[in-house]
Amino acid sequence: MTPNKEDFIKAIYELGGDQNVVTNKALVNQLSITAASVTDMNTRLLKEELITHIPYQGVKLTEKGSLIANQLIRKHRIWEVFLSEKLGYDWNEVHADADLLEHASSDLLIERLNQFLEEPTFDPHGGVIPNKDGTIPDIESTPLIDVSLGSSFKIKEVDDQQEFLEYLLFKEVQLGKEYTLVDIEPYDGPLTLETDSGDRTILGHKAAFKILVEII
Amino acid sequence: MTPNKEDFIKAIYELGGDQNVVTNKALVNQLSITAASVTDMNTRLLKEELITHIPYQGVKLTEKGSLIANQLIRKHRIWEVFLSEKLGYDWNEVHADADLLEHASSDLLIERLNQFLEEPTFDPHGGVIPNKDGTIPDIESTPLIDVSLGSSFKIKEVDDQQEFLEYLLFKEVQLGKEYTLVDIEPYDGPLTLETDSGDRTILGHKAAFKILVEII
DNA sequence: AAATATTTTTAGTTTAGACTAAAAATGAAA
DNA sequence: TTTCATTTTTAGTCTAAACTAAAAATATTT
Repeated sequence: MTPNKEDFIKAIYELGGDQNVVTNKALVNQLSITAASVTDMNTRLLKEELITHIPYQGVKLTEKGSLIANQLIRKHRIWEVFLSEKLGYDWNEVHADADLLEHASSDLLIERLNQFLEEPTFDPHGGVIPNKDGTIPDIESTPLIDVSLGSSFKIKEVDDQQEFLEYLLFKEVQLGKEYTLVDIEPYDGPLTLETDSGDRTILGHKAAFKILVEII
Repeated sequence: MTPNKEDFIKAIYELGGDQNVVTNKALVNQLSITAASVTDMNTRLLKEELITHIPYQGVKLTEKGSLIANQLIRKHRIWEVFLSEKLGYDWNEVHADADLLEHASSDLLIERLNQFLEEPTFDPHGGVIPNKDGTIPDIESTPLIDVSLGSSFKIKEVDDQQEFLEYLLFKEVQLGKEYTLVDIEPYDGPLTLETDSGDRTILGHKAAFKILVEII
């Protein structure tokens, strides 16, 4: 495995999990490489049986590929916890450095780091850390978009893209914070959240897909 | 810069510092690559003005190359401190993982890590950590081979090659430990060290080059 | 000084990972 | 259903970093 192959596998996982077929187009956007480069990498990974490929349709991870993706995500998220808790990074800063470190981490290192951090379950934006064997602890949470009007909930996990995290920082939406959904405008309009103390936050429709909550 | 170029620069520094010309042969041994590959890399680094090259003689670091080498060593040694102090690595285990991590560390990361470790001066085998600007704090220490019979001294730094460290672990030679040199055999024979409590340790002639001490 | 050995360089090949440009396949619109 | 647009693939090129084999330069021995 090389860092590039690892990133490619991870991109497939991020776009399609271990079930769905991912198109070349989607990978072109995700990785900022050309369509021809995607086809190239597909043939390489196919040879190693990390993906299956349906010509002109897309690719899907094999069991083997999915395991590698989960172990990478494990490394990534454990590093995120370290950067955030020990080195004082903000949650929108951790991503870039974790992306570098995940490719330079032996299994020994990750296990010792995990011990040092006292075996965390979540990373700084609420993503669950896969187990050593590649399985994923299951956590019940609901996309904010599916919450019904009037329900109360707690923020559990948010999408970890740089600019989205900056937006949430600005909106003061934080993990663990509790709100009640007091308004949803029709036609994909904004959602209005209210805290106990009466503070209101208005979020766009698309943001509500990127936030997972626990109903309380 | 790529990891390979970085390793090459570091190898030149380790073999010749920032003064001496290093032969292709020496780099072949150090990096376990062929002579042709060394010539290849030389021409690449020459183009970037990181080295100077005298055909059929060898290469030497430029100012620019030397700075890069020192910053790499800084990264390497700061990681070694982390692995040793925080993750419980033995001093013979730190090298491999530090070698990977040093190429995946942003400047920001290293500075925060340095803070977290409370700005250490030495790494786990006594190597001094270069400053952020590439300068090296000067520490007075003497190779054990230059110590005169009957003198007392403290162990300050040891060579950081895996098998040498394992040898010292076996011999119970540790940083900070104090000895008196009670015997040197002629014709490159062994040295006999004695502690306050009368325990004696016998070391080979070559080992005495790889150990730096402070006379007390 | 000539012969031999060692080291360095040159020339040509390989692989991973990117690219461009053009061809083939698929999907959407007239 | 034919045309147009999009997506995917193929074919060929490029760079970094390695390799082998052979040629050139330097060092060592006889």
